[in-house]
Amino acid sequence: MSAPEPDRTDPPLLLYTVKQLELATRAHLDAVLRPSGVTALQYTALSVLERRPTMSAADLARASFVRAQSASDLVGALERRGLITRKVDPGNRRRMLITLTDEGRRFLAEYDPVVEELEQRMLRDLDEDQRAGLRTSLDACRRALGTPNEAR
Amino acid sequence: MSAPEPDRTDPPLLLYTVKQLELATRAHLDAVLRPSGVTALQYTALSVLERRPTMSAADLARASFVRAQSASDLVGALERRGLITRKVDPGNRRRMLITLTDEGRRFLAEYDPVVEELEQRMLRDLDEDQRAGLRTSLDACRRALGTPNEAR
DNA sequence: CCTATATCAGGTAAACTGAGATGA
DNA sequence: CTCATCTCAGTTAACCTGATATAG
Repeated sequence: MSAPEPDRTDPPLLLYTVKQLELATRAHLDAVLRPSGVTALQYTALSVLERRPTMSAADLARASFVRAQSASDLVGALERRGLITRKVDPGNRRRMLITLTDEGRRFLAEYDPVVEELEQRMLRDLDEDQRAGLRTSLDACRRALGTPNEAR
Repeated sequence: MSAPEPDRTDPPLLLYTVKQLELATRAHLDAVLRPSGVTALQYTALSVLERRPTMSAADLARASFVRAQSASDLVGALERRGLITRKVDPGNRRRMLITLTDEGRRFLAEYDPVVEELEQRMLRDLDEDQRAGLRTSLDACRRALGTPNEAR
């Protein structure tokens, strides 16, 4: 055909590089969290809820590019573990507002330092400017792909 | 405690930002690939095989931070679809080398431009320096997390 | 003997579609 | 009536663990 040389040198798509890094972080995060029985996805949802104290499952779905049903499954699992509770939003009775329980907060207090350590390990070889640039670029990519609503 | 103000302004972990972007790209990639019946994961595996023409399922597993069994499932699916074939490595008869079929190459020729378009959309607001920096930083993060072998 | 590779069996988490109830 | 939210049911893809056969 038209590929005489066996090894290709053009760089992979950044799409793929992002996926590779996410796979690596998830493998590590799963390993760290395994003893707790909480999955990497559940942990990230908890940490989102820590930062945004009043969300519904539908909000979480939009923030995560998944359907409401998937978010509902996740929230149900966290509720069964006693890490969150839900109560009807008094201002809009079809919404169920999610809040961390004391146990949820204790869980995050226990695991946040371990995850922070993983974060620092990942960023080990980047200086402050590079870290700031990485954040800026990742956010720009995220915005360019549209708000979650537009995705599907 | 020490968090009097209700809304938190400290930025999320970069670990999480990477995951967010990966979720966004996968949502778009799945949407683009839906008519073909090939999943985003299968597509990325194919594009890896396009760049590295002789790999075994075990190589793919190591490159993807997954177990051999998972890679075997994926490779089996691609083989059943006729996008790849495998034959025993003559130099090491327990390895099965994977090669794209003509149909596999046709598939990539059809979808690569669409995926490239998605890539360019994602990078829309980044200039050349930022793109290069993003690639460098993502690779550095990936390396800092260790080779796939060390992960589990 | 030990390790690497492939594969089979079974299980789980996490997404999906579709349908239905209910409140704004 | 329409739309958003939540939930139930069933399905699928993609991981996992554990066990087994085989080649180096």
